[in-house]
Amino acid sequence: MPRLNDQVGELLQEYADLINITGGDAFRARAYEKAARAVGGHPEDLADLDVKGLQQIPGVGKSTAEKIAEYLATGRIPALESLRAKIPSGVREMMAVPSVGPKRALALYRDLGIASVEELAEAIRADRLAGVAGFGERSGEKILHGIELMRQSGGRTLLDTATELAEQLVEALSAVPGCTRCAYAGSLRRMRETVGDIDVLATAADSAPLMAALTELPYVAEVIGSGPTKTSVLTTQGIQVDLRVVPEEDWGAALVYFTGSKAHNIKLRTMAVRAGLKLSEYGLFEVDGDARKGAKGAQGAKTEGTKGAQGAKGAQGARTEGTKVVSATEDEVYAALGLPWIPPTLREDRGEIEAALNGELPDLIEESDLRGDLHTHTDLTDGLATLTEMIDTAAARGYSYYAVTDHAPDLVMQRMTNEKMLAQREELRRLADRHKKLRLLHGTELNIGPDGGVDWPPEFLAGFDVCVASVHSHFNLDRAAQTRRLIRACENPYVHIIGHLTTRRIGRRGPIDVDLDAVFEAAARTGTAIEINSSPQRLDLRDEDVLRAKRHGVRFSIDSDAHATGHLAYPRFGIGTAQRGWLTTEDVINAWTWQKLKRFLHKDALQK
DNA sequence: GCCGTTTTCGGCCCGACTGTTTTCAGTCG
Repeated sequence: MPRLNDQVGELLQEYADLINITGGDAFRARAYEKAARAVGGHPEDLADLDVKGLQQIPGVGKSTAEKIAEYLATGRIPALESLRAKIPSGVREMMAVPSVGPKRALALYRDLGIASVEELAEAIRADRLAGVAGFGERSGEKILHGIELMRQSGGRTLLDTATELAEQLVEALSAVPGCTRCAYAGSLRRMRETVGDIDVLATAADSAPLMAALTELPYVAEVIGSGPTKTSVLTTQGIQVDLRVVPEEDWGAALVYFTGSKAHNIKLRTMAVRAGLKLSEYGLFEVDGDARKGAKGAQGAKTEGTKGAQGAKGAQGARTEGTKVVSATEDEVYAALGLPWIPPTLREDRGEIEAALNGELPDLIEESDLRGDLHTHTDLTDGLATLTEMIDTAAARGYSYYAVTDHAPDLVMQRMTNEKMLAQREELRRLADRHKKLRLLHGTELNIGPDGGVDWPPEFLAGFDVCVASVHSHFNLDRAAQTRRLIRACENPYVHIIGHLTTRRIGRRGPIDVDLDAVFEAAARTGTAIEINSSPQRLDLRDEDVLRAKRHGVRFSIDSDAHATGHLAYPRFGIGTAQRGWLTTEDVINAWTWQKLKRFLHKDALQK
């Protein structure tokens, strides 16, 4: 079960979608979309708020607050239900198909009775779209193609795949003659756990050679669209890449714009408008009275005069309107709005702009701050590399401490025994002098049983330098049992770190049903760290849960969970999640000196 | 529907690309 705030957020988003589909007021729909985002990201539990309290959430007014209160009281929102009665859920689902939005979804339903993605595909194959207004010859083909893609890729790409591709693209495009700057932007630069597409930004006086170079790359399978400022392609892996080329002097404004997020940009633009400015990907402009009216008119609906304004505002006009204030660097753009530069990982409109205004941006942890890795495996269990190979690779990363934490015997398939574990410990101690600067820790990854117990009795556990404890089975316990087992694991004096808390595998397995706040409370109370598992398939905890855990006073351990030497580089991705959760070095135990970490690992002594 | 150091009414972020439209709506980010 998702947390209540997310549930309500999803319902409000559904309501907004249904308003859009039924042709309701677009601004009203947008108001509900905004409220949905605000509610989903609100730190306080909605259940604790009354109508007055709900209205304190930015973007939630009287009407939305009453709907939420009604849902909390009765579990129903009658206004939403009456819209649901008019529009089958499959119609809303069709909006997920590329090039199908609310208008086309409605037209397809109203004119042809199509009420699901499956029916849509069938109708196109049967050539039934021809008569519907707005659908020409190519529309069906394009929609069908979109449906196929959706099914193939499941939508989103993992962070490591996307990062690798983006770095290749930047390298290739940077080498094109005339390219003066090139970098990736978008959700990848913000280090979201998955990305829908890859945005690459470049500067050049002439965009044509860059556009051509992109379309000719060997791993580009298909050109979706191409113009003077933007080209979109699909790679052989099915990942969409958008390349934008802007003049060098507009680099900063364009980088802000294409890095996003959408919500962050909207807030920046609103700040700009209040200051009599206009922010676009071409820069921050001063706007005189007339031009401002024109810009607003072009936005609006069907009033007289707006057509003229829009007509006069051709593709050229939009770029030259007003006097440019700044746009060369991100620093300049933020500074002109009265803000310090904001790290991309914070740009989600989760309070970073307010924090920036107050000079309270966190000093985010960086990859170079990590002094060690506290969750790794060897070929003694399911790892691929030997103890010495793992240690040598860790030493090359410049760590000052490193823990080997192979699986414990309750994970039966790993065939662990006391003897094997003790033999590994002896070997590890023998290797202590192999790298003078690297302190080796002998640990284990325990299994949290369904009742919260772990492998081995206390006297054996006391022999380890560090114990990670994780859930590896019984994923389907009910919420109460799941919560109980994790709290009990936190309360174990020999458990220092809870590994991959929710056990999700991105795109493959959902999180277990657990009361995270209760577990965070227990972790903070008992001095147990929660892991940020850096494996791109896991990234567990998620960034928003990291934010919540931090509010409980939880400490974190950013680990690789490496099963091969190459995996020791994973903390790069975990750091992205940590930054998105606003963490500093103070919050992360493996950014601490050994002296400080050593005290933390003596949890059992503190509790005795 | 929300919101207010120009406003309690009248705005609401902004632009590119596509396809079918012959001047622009829809979609997307």
